Amino acid sequence: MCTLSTSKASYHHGDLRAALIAAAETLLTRMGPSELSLRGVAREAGVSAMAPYRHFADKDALLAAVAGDGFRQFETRLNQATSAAPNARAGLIAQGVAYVRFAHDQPALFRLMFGPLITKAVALEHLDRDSAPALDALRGAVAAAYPQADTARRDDLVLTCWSLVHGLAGLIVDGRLPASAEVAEAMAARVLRLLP
Amino acid sequence: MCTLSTSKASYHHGDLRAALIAAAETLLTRMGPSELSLRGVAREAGVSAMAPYRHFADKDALLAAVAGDGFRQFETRLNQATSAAPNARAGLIAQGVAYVRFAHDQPALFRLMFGPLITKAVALEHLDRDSAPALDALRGAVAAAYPQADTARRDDLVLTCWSLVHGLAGLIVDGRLPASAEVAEAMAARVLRLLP
DNA sequence: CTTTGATGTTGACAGCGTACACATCCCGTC
DNA sequence: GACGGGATGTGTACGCTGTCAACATCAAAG
Repeated sequence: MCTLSTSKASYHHGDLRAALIAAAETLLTRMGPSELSLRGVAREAGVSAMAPYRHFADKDALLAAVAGDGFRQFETRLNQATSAAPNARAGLIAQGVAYVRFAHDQPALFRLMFGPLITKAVALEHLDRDSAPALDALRGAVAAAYPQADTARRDDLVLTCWSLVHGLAGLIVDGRLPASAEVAEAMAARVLRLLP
Repeated sequence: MCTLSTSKASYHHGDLRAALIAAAETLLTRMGPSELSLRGVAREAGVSAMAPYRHFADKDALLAAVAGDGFRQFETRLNQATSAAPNARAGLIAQGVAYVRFAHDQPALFRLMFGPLITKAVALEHLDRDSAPALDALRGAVAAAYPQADTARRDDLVLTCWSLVHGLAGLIVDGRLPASAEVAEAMAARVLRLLP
């Protein structure tokens, strides 16, 4: 046996690290991130409770890895949205809609990525690094939609767009605004069209 | 002894219910809401771990009571902000700034109020009821600032304003935007002035 | 073939939320 | 004024959690 398609292909299990991340993502689709336990993830992956500690310093490190994976998916979705749009302005709106849609589709993952569940400093540093590309995509979309704006105004617009979609996403994810996928997207589009 | 100034003034302790809420609020200023334990609150209040269960169905019920208290403070601050403003438009901006400032000043309480820490259905219903006045204040400020808008547009504006300030508050609270109190207020004002 | 280091397991501990049984004590009734 | 009951607080226990320490296993390097 052994040697899965993944590169790590380790000794006893064959890339347990990736298996743990996958198990955590599976569980996250079924429950809130605060109910997610390290022991539960290990159980899901079919190993003992202590096995994860050979690959992650602690629970926060595992969560940070899962969140990092989430940010990579997130960035992909944001970029897909902009590249499919006919012009920069539509691209910005599409990206905002995609932002909200991602949160709606994977609420637990979104909360893990942006919420306070990861607390230890080292894990947070990793998170910052992993989230940077996705946030750059957002900045890029704003810059493309407002090419004539100077730096200060552009910063204001980035902050506004980000706050707007992040706030809407948060309100939906936390159940403060009940919303199906379609309603969520419609709300995002309506709100984004009010931008200057 | 006995009979504190509060009305409940109960048998053994003298309004343990209020004391527990106060203890929880104290602890919330010192730590994140996810580290807040029911046993810790009981310890802070000087009673046994099971004592809270005479006043709250479970941990969620206590948290909901604390969050309800938070929403009452929140509403007060929002209304203070609007009433001190010279006109409706300035009132809306001042209220948005107050929204963000509240989150900045009491991040753990804010997360408890809007975050996913309370999960049980009954507790969430109480939360919805307690949060309604504060959200009405927000709706009122938007309506006052845009008196000529029809219902649909007003709904869009409410959604936009709420998402905007809530998103900025969330980003600051979750450390995604580092911000002192002054910077947080300035960001809120800058962002709100971009509204139509 | 042996040694070694990476990987996984077992057992233990403290802390958590909470169910159950018991102790205490205020208050209305006689 | 004595008393019984119901509200209030305590002690104990269970299963869950994250994590430490010691041990077992096994692929590969010498």
